[in-house]
Amino acid sequence: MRDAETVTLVDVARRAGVSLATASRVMNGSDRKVSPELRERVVGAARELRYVRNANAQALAKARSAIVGVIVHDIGDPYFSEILRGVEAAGEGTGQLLLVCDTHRDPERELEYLTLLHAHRASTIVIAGSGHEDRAHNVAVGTRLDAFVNGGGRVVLIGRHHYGGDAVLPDNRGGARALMREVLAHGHRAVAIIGGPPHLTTTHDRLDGCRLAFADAGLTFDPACVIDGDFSRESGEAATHALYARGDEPTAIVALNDEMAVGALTALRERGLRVPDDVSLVGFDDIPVAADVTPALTTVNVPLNHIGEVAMRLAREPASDGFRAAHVAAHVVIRASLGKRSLLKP
Amino acid sequence: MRDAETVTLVDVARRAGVSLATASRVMNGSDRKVSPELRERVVGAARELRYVRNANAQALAKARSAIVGVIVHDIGDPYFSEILRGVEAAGEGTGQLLLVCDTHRDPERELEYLTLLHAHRASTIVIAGSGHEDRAHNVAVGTRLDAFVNGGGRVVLIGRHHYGGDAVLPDNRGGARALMREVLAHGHRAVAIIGGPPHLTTTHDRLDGCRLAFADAGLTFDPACVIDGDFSRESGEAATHALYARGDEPTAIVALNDEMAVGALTALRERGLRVPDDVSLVGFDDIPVAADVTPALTTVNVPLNHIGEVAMRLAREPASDGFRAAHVAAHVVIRASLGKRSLLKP
DNA sequence: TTGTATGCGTTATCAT
DNA sequence: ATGATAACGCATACAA
Repeated sequence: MRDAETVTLVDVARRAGVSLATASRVMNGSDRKVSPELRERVVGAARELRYVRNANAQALAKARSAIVGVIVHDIGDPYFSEILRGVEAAGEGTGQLLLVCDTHRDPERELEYLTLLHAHRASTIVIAGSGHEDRAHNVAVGTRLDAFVNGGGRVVLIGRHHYGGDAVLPDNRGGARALMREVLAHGHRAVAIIGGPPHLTTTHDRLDGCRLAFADAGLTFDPACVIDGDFSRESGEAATHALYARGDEPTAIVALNDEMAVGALTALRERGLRVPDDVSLVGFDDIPVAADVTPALTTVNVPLNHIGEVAMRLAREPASDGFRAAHVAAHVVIRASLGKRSLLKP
Repeated sequence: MRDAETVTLVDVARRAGVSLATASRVMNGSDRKVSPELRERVVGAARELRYVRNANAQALAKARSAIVGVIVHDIGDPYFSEILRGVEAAGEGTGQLLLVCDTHRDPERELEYLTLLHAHRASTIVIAGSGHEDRAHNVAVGTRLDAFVNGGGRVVLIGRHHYGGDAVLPDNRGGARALMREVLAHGHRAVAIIGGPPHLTTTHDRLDGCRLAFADAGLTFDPACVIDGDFSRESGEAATHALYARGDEPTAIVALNDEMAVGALTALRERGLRVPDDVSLVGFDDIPVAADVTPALTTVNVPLNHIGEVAMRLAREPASDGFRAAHVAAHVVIRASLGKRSLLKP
């Protein structure tokens, strides 16, 4: 362990008896303009010296680093980790480094990460978190994104956003509409909805879909049936308890994502209510656990993995003048947690 | 959007009417040696010009970037995302950028990431995946880590490893021993164990603990009761089916992690076996879903979050001559999935 | 095909 | 306290 000096390309070049330029071409250049003989000498020297390239110097020289930053709301949320898997799969073998940024649903932190990625001259920024309804925040995000794009960066958005750029758009509204239609078709009329954070476009879109289903069936939608959650398991549990505490007696509960549905399941169990015998329960997203809980959750399958892949693929294509939108369908998955409203009960 | 030129510190300095050095001191230097007046001029100019620092240039000049790399086996596995939360929390506000590297349990990819982080001159590498029992791989990891440390990097390991360095060590053996003791105390003798990947030290340690519990009770441990899994939910499901397919009739199943236990639960349900009436089931780690499945899982609580925090705290302390080890206890959590062996059954 | 020389944006070491 | 200038390690335009 005596060699505390860092080995640079110059060292490699000297050792191989070639110029710095040639060494550079061999080690990193996409150029093939080096004779096999010299190439071998350089590779050999690099190995002997245990040369490790300095990515920062490369990024500085090239004015762009090989980093792809992905901004998510919560890395522990299966919704995002599934998307990440897709992004990763599509980025495999491209030599790009995936940088995962977790905002914890904090808009402030989202802005910080945007600046950070810009500072690192990332090649691409993928924003996987839902767009916000907060006007000031949208402006701030737009400003940062503009600056980033002007500097030569690529931006891809997942879900509806207020920034114009390439986007992958899951059909939240259509999925919710189909889901609620199914719930109504099972005879339910006393429906409670556990909503998401009011400032997210995902929440708005899914609620919209629910409303449309009521309209489709010629029923009136009572806004009071919505109780807010924040997309976390805990909030689903709390919201469910709150529901009963305020006297509601739904025959079906619709959680706007699976995590909250799982929380709701726990709450219902604590209250001694059986699903779906006493009350039906449905979620949204179809994350892996949805099939593991008892009873298995009826939900809307959003192909998270696929969405991540598409996003990454968009990112790798050169920027176009206008912006492209890739629409992704979402379909209802019926499982045990949704039952017919018992005819014996009013 | 006309300004496609990138703003540099030189631009800021010129605009503020000061030298590059002064501008640098104001924007990034820890130095306080700048008059309030000039400082304000620089800050103002930077804001007007929308200056964004070039992190690559900084890293090159400082010979070290502000990146902390965390290597995990699977970002979607709650075990790791919980650890990540802890790391993140402890790193909050330090200006360090968290880089999450997902190996998908592929040793080859682990090596690649090690090189990548070295290339980016990361300040710290945290390896959260369990150590391997594969000798060749350990040597390769050791070589890379040595080079990284020699170059001035910090390394912190989570779980037992064959590399000497600062480490956070959860008590896998003790936890498994206590868990198995509990299982035996409930009267179970026909016990099946769903093991982890044979090359992971975590698997070895937990199995060891199980063996010790048998010895403690004066019972002989039959190695044949172990069936291999790979720590994934799917493998837990498959292993359980395999168990019955080969004719085993355990009264209790011990999965060496919760994910596999959840999979086992699904398999048992498919087979019409009730838990814990027909067969008891326990897991390990106490990830969030453990409490959400039905019945709730008896398991061993490993304070994942805390482990991540400790790791990050260790990382922020300067390297010491010897290496430090932070031991973390694990304790059994009794929930509904573990029952007494029915006396009516043989 | 190979080598020479310059620039990338900052930090840090000197002077002043 | 402030300014001039030399690294930092690499890619690349240009020359040979």
